[in-house]
Formats: sequence, C-alpha cells, structure tokens
Amino acid sequence: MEPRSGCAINAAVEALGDHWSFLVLRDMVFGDRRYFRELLNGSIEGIASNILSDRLKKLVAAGILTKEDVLRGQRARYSLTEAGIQTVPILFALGNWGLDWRTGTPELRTRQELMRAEGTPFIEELMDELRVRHLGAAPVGREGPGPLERLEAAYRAAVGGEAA
Amino acid sequence: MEPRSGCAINAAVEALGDHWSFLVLRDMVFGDRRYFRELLNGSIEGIASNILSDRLKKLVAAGILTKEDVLRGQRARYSLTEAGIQTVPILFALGNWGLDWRTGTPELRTRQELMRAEGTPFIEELMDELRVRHLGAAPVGREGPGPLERLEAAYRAAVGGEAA
DNA sequence: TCAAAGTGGTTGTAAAATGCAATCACTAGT
DNA sequence: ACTAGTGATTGCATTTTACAACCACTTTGA
Repeated sequence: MEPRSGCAINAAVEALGDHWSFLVLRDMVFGDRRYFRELLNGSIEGIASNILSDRLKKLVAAGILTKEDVLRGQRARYSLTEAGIQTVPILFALGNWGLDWRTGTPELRTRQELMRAEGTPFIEELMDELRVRHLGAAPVGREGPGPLERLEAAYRAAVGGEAA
Repeated sequence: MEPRSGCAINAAVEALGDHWSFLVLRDMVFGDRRYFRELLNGSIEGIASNILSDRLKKLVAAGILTKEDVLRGQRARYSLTEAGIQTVPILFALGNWGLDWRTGTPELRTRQELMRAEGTPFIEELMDELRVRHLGAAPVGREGPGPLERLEAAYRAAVGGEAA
C-alpha cells in the first residue's frame, strides 16, 4: 500500500489507525498478550478470528510486529518491534482523552488514572520493559516491581479472563 | 452508538479513530480550516464530499466539533470544542511516530520536526491559541508570533492550495 | 434583474471492508 | 488412535467506503 500523502500523521493513521489495530496493540502492550488465542479470547471487545488474523498480518507487514515463523499448527508468538513499542505514547494519549471525555468502567478508569498520575516516566519505564520482553534487550537496572506488574492487578481485575 | 467496551482507549478510537476523522482534525488544528469547502479542497488526501459530510456530522455528534446552524446554502463554520482541542496531543503523537517510522515529503517532515523540537510547550501554546480562535477564550498574553503563524509557512509551502 | 458562482450537502452505484459461524491443516499430549 | 489446541481460512450476509453527479439554496456582480 502506498500512502495517500506524504504527511506523517496520515502515515501513522494508515499504518495503525484502524479500530482493531489499536485494540490489538493495546492488548499486547498493556495486557501482555502475545499469542493468537490470547488476543482472540482476551479482547473485551470480542474480535473475530479472521479480523485478528488480518490485522496481525498487516501489523507485521507494517513493521510494527514480528511473528516467529513456526510450522502450521504450532503456537507462534508475536513480538513488538521498536516501531511497535513507540506506539505506546499514542495509546497513552488516546487513553487520556477517553478518560477525560468519555465514561468508562471504574476499573479501567482506575488503571488509566494510575498511568496518567505517574506520567511520562511511567511510559518510559513501560517502553523499556517492553524492549526487554519483546526485543530481548538487557534489563535496565530499576528497583521494585515493573510497570506492567503494577498495572496487572488493575488490568486483570477488569479485563482478566472473562471475555463475555 | 454505544461503546463496545468500557476501555478509555477504545472509547477514543470509536469517537475519532477513523482514517478521515483524524485527517479532518489535523486540517482543522494545523491547517486552520473551518469550512466545508476548505476541508474538501484543502485535504491533500482528497476526501469525498459525502465522507466529509458524514465525518463532520459524527464529530459534532461526538462533541468534538460544533457547527454554527445557519440556513441551507449559507456558509457554516465548524469549531473545535475543548474535547476537540484536547485531541492535539494525540495528533502530535501520531505525527511523531510517522516521522520516525515512515518516509514523507521533506516539507511536511520539516513541519513535524519543528513541532517536536519545540516539544510540549509548543503543544500547550497551540491549544491555547485554538481556545482563543474556536472557543472565544481571552488571549493568553504571549510575545511574538503564535504557534500556528510559525507553522503556517512550512504548512502552506507543502500543502497549500494545490490539492492535486 | 438575472445569470453565474459558491454554499453545504444528498443520491445513486459499485467496490471494499466487516462480522459471524463453520471449517481446515497441523501439532502435541495421552 | 483419539482428543484438544494451534493459527488461521472460507463462505456468506451486512455494512461501510469511494467516486461522480446532482440538489436546494444564497451570495455576488454586472
């Protein structure tokens, strides 16, 4: 696909500005989901398997994710690339807007509020942790529980396993 | 439309996470376009009139824009609401991602680089200027040319009138 | 006064994307 | 051999999108 224009905002929107792409990234980043089935069953919005398949393919083609190439029938893991990790500030900005201008479930609001309260350092720390987990980067020496660990409790309480 | 989930990111994506909605907001925020025809002819991506009509309607319904209600055939002006103005950080994040991970025309890259170099203060200043222009807020006392004025030269050089 | 140009759209129509359920080829475990 | 789980693909109906033409109305200007 060639871009409709040379605008950076347009380029970003074309690469990941699709309802489901954002939600897939959200679940990978904040929900630590890396397998097809996890993403399929874990999504609170209930994505269809063909749509998930298509979006994963497009995100891989766009250089935002990579996929372990395994044989058919084997569990394949998806990883964020550096480009994928750098979508975190976009997700953060979207979440903050939604927090301010839309209602939402208290649990998820709590999570977003936690992130906003911690601000940019939290985002940086989260991105570093994603680099360790997805890119195999050397851990950055930090004390205490990581950002995902801190979020996990709030996230699982709200999204958890029950994908009604 | 009721939301697919109580997630803030999902809420934001549902309200404005559509290819054209983002581009309309971009042109209103950075291109200072406020009329149907300006948006129609000014868009470098070439939006169709029915799509523009539909997106404006949806953005108004979502509380992101307001429309002066005038008689049919009269020039109606669209304004950003405070919710609309607060999408600026999202557009900024999208633009920065596109700048880093996609190629684009040099002119538009220059514009995005200018913004990024000036950082958060630029965004704040831009949002204040939008409040003055769209909400009729009292001008914030600042010296020198405003952020839109600074951007205008670069923007018009690239996007200008030629909507090929 | 009266045509011409401009206003924000609407109306076809065809192409593309989406959503849903069923199915598939394959692997791993027992 | 059987069963459950893997990441998808396939049909099919519905919805959304894109493109061009057109519309009702107002404003402009000679």
